[in-house]
Amino acid sequence: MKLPVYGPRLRRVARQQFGWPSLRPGQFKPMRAVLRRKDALVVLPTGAGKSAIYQIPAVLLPGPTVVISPLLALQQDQIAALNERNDPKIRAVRVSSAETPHQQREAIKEIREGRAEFLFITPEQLSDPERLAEVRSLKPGLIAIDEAHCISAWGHDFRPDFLALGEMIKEMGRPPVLALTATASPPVRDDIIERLGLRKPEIHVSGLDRRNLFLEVAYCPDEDYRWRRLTQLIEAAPRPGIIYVATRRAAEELSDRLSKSGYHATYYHGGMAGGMREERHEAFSADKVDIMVATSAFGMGIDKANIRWVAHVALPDSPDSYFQEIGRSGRDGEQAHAMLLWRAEDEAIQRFFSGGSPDEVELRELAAALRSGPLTKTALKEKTGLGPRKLGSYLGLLEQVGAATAGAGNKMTVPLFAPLPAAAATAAIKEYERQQVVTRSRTDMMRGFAQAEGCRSQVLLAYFGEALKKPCGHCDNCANGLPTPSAKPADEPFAVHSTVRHGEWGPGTVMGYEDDRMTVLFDEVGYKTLSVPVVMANKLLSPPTKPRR
DNA sequence: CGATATCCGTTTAAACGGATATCGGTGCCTTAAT
Repeated sequence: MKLPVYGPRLRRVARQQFGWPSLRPGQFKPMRAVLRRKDALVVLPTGAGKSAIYQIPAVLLPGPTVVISPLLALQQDQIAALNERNDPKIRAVRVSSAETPHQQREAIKEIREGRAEFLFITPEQLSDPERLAEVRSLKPGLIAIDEAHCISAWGHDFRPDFLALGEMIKEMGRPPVLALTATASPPVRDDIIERLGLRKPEIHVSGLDRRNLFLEVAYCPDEDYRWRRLTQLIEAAPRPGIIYVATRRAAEELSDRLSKSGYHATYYHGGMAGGMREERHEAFSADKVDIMVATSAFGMGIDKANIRWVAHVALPDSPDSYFQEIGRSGRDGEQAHAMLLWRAEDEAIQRFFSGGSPDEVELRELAAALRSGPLTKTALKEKTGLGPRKLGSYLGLLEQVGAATAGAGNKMTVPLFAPLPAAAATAAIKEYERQQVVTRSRTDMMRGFAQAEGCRSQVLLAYFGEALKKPCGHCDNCANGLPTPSAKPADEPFAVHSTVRHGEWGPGTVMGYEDDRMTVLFDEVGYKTLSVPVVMANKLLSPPTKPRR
């Protein structure tokens, strides 16, 4: 049997349409999956050429490609890059709130008439049934989900339309789906696969161990000490760099203080006017600013190769965020420095952000309202008086406990055998609390990383479900000499990725081992770090069953 | 949860503590008024 050979075709398109002389490592396999009309999930660091993975196969596949991407600014950059080549085969158009109705119609028309290949769009646009039908009628041959971790990170509360992407994909005729992201721990990967309804996806993960990135952590008892450590870093490290802080106010104040101390710093956060954000982003990209002090708003879409350091003057909410943020440095392969300057007090703000709890009465009323037949979100909003954000998060919860489902035309309805409103509300609250426990366990893991005495890369990679056999040699602990590792590496009684059961915490998945400790992700209580000798002595975990993934 | 702002009552009157209130991230989108 002769398999089709994809390499030459992919390389030809890369050269002719995009002007890229060759493919980069990590690109070929997922591209081949797409050409074979398989679903795929690709985890690849920013700047390693993620976009090309959908762009090149798109040219070879019949039908247009729908690119679902979370940020308009990000879309803008990608569209500009594609259209720069002035080639109708790779022309991109967009439908969003930034286009007038006329422009939107024109964009759809261009795709329909084959004058453009890529349609960029947000989940919010697609949540309009008419818009969805319109996109379906274009008969897309491929759907690419950019920054797919947003489904997990934002879908559950902040931007609930991300959770409906699976339904929307079905409505668009269910072409092959390619999900792309720079970071995804195993539970996030599972969430993406489940939410998008990927079918036997090929999973390609690469580039987790960043060898040119030196990881350092300093515990700071007070703000004075933190300031001193920060300025030491700035003095020692070449420019440019990014400082992440937890609040908008902190961003402004710190940038101010740095400027007054003679550094060339500016700030960036989500509360600034759009024009100003763009301006500062561009100034930083063009090396006109040395130091950017920012909240997490300064993130996706930073496509700059020479960032020499990233400092956290805060404790990130999770290793996922931390890894994503430090991953923006040293993309040119040259030395870069990641410095975490944390205080125990930093955790308070994360607890606040993960806080709040749903109202049982409101949930019950919503569950009851759903029973009066399929309703659009707008109708539900009128009926219950709930704000859009609350409504979205409540619907998500009710969906997860089987008390709501998205039906035809994206209308919400009640599935067969749904629990009664009162039971649904109780179950939804329980589900919410479970999610919150998992969210907080991520912050616990972040603190665990900060307090680790062993190799930091081993701790971080274990969180992402990858085993690093030897200490990395590029973190502070490795550089200072590790505490004598327990004679020989402890036994690994349970295989990584196997399922175990704990008497109190229930089922979980073994994520990895560092030294004589192991990390387990429990379905109900989130991440826990356990001592292997204690586990063995007390038989805390029952033997593995079949491996999950 | 914790940092900061504001208020209040005290006490050799211009500040000082303590109590209390407020606020905190990420971005689509829409619509009304310039």
